[in-house]
Amino acid sequence: MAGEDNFFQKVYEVVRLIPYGRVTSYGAVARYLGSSRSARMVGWALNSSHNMDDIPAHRVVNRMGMLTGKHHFGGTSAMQQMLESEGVKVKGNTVCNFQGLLWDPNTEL
DNA sequence: CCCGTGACGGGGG
DNA sequence: CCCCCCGCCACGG
Repeated sequence: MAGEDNFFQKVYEVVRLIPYGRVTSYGAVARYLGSSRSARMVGWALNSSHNMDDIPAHRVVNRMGMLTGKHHFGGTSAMQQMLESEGVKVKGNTVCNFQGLLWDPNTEL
C-alpha cells in the first residue's frame, strides 16, 4: 500500500520533499525516520533509487556538506553538475553555504 | 556461516 | 585536530 513501513520507502518519501536548490544530510533523514544511527541505510536506500528518476538523491550529502556519494552518479562530476544546475555551488567536494541551504526534515517538516 | 565493506555519524582517545 | 571504534544492517565472496 501507499505509505509502506519499509525503511526504503520512507527514505524515498522524505527525499522527494527536498526543495529544488536545497540539500539535506543522510543523518538528518535517518533521524527524521526515528533511527538516527541508520544514516548508512539511508545511503543504501538511495543506492537502490537509481532507476527512479523522481528521487533527487543528489540533494543528499553528508553532515559536512560533502558529496560523498558522487561516485555513484556515473562520472565524477555528475552529482556536482546536477547541484550546480539548480543553483547550488560546490567548492572542491563540498556544498558552499551548506548550513544556509540545509533543509532539515526535523525542523522544516 | 563468517567476514569485509559501505552514499554515515557520534563518541572517545 | 586526527584517528579509531562502535552501532546500524544489507549484500557479496
